[in-house]
Amino acid sequence: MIPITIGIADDHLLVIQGIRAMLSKSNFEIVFSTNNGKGLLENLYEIQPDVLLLDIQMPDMNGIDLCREISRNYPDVKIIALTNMDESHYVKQMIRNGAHGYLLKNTDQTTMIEAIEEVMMGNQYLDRQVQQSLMDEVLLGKRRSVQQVMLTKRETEILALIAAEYSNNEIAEQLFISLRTVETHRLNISHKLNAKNLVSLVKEAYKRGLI
Amino acid sequence: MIPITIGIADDHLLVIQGIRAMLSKSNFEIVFSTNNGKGLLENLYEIQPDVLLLDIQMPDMNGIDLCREISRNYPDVKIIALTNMDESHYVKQMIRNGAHGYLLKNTDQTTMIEAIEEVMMGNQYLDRQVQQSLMDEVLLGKRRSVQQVMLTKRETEILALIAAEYSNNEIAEQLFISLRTVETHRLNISHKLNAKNLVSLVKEAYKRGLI
DNA sequence: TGGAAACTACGTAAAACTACTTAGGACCCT
DNA sequence: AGGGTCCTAAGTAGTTTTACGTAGTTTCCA
Repeated sequence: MIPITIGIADDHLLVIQGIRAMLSKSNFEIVFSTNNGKGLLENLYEIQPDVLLLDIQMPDMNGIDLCREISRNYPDVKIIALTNMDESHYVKQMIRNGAHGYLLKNTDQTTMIEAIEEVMMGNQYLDRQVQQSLMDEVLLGKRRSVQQVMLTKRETEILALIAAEYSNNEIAEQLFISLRTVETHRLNISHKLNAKNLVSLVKEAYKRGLI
Repeated sequence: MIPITIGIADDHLLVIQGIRAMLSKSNFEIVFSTNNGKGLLENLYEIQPDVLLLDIQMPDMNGIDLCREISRNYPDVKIIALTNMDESHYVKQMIRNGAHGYLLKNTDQTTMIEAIEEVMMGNQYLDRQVQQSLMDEVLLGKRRSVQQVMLTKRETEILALIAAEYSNNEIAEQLFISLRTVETHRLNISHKLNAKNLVSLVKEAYKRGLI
């Protein structure tokens, strides 16, 4: 039986070892593993595995962009995202950018093997927990994913300034607009993002890379 | 040769597998592994390994407190902290609370084995990168502002709740203390951290892994 | 066992932010 | 030309947070 070839990209050696251990007893062949985005691209250039297990958070490159680039250049490689983040936001992003599967890092052997086999058959595989949070979002109308809410240019600008620790007053000075305007923008942002308070805003800013 | 017994506590199965894989070829016997603090305490009650590899961030318990408790109750167990956080702040905390070693999760096999052997000989073992940042801090007098400032347990707790989007009032309810007390703590935190506003606090919370 | 640190709490006043509404002018797209 | 969105701004009235000071009790540990 021809083995399924696997590539691994994760910045933690321990995790790589863990994956190797999990996959060692089955019909898989790990053809490369790397701990950074650059190395991944180099490896992919040499050899394209059937399945790529891709950590979203690597030091040198953004996993989401990486995913898009890889699925564009090597459309036959099935990408399974591997991450701690179960927010639907990331899931959607990854799927839209060509990932075929989405696993969390606390996954077990059975799940991982199942995921690999599913994507090899051309199906999509999402971690159970991730599926659940997507469902919740749809059914319960939980806050729809962050990125879908579009902030205007001005709003983004103001959110960035808020996150940069400026007060409304300081922002007004800096942008040469009135305090009231800043307040209006801020309120609009809060409503759009369904933010309870300033803390939510800061977290949002993190997610949007404004910090 | 009598094997060195090892206990593992980490919330990611993949990491546990990774450690098992790394240690499998040597004279080590893994006597238990668990993915939460409660399970760890139960396991420890049954059997005390020579070395405990302890993840600082587990869902149900704070690794630093856990470390203190374990080193108090089982002084013969050598604890090696295992984490992503290389900030000197954590390192000091862990060492003060009885850890004998401090490894980062991107460690390799050689390092891990070396660390285990060192602590078994009664020595302290710090990851090279961690050592470096401690050195930098001392030698270059890196900004003490952020990491060196110690928050008390209560303050840390409150900072975490702030970062979890609770208002002062909600925090008061949750901790069964008065609003005024929360305000006092909060003010103290802000002063300690030299924080201009809530945003600084949230950022601090990020740095300290409270989010 | 004595002292330091931590946790608790209140008073008062000012500053900052939130909520909801309305509205004019600018700009873009069809 | 009309409709939509965006940016601007203000009114009015609240709530929440900050600032600074004081101080009693508990906990820890040297």
